[in-house]
Amino acid sequence: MEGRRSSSSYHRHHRYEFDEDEDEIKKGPWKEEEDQVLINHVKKYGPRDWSSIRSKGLLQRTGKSCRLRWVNKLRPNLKNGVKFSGEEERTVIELQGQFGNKWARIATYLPGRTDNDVKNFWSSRQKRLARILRTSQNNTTQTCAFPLILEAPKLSSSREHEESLSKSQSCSSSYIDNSDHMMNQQLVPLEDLVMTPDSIAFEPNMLMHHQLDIMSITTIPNDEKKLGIIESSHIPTHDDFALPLENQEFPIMPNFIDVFGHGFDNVEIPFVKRQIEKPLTPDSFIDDFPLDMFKHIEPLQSPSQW
DNA sequence: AACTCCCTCAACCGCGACGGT
DNA sequence: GACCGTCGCGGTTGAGGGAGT
Repeated sequence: MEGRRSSSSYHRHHRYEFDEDEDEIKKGPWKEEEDQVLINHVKKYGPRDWSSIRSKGLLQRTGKSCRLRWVNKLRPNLKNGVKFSGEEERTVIELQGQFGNKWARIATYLPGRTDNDVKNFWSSRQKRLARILRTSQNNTTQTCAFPLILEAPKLSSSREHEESLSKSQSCSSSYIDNSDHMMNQQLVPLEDLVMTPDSIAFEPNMLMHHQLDIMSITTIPNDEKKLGIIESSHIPTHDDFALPLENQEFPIMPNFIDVFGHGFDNVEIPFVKRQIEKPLTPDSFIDDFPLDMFKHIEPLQSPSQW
């Protein structure tokens, strides 16, 4: 049966070689010989019957482990060791907004990427953002003025979408759930937001998805604008958002970029005063996003359309 | 050089879905 | 319908390594 060791004991065994006990299940890093056995099995029988690999005595690995090894490392045409391109990052962010944490589904849109790849990519982003938020909290004495939504925005009214959304919202914020720093955030409907006269921070996904039904808002005193929050005499109204994005006077996206300390140097940013005294962190959330990543989010083809 | 912090990646676990008996 | 085995998915963990101090 699988799971004979607890997860904590796994790591004690992680670096061990083969166990002496014949019945013992081998865990930990795969060796080249094991990979070869697995590859031969797939050549012969296809990527299935994983459990038979062990029952035939070919490997002391569980079927589960074999499948995972094949799917994540041995499958042909995988982009192992290749960083996510800007296009891939765009795709993940867009699809996470659409599907929630459906990594396997998202991975089907990314040739050569596995669900594990996508999952790791996303969670490292989340962790980084959480760290940035903490850092910013420590650097200010007042309530953090920051876009605080970490979840994907609502996008459609389909049932599946709603379900995946609710799951993703509960999951994707897991890295910060325990943080005291999040206490002052609140979600407000756009209707409330646009009437709020104080400084406003927006969340990037809203622009990406043209979704403005939920926003994150925080207010800060005028003398605490260290984070590049918009200082504008122009409070956005419904009319601002009714315009096509390229015609919107209110500079949502540049504001977001500025909040994270990395404005678009080649973009004119009206209304935004760059008052960042020091960057929040050199590797802030979006600094390796390509400059044009939010300019044109195109509808994605589903794999069935390829 | 030593230490700490953070990121990436590989691999595990638990759980639910599914199919066969 | 109940049970069981298998598979697939999502969440989590920790080793290893790079960067910063």
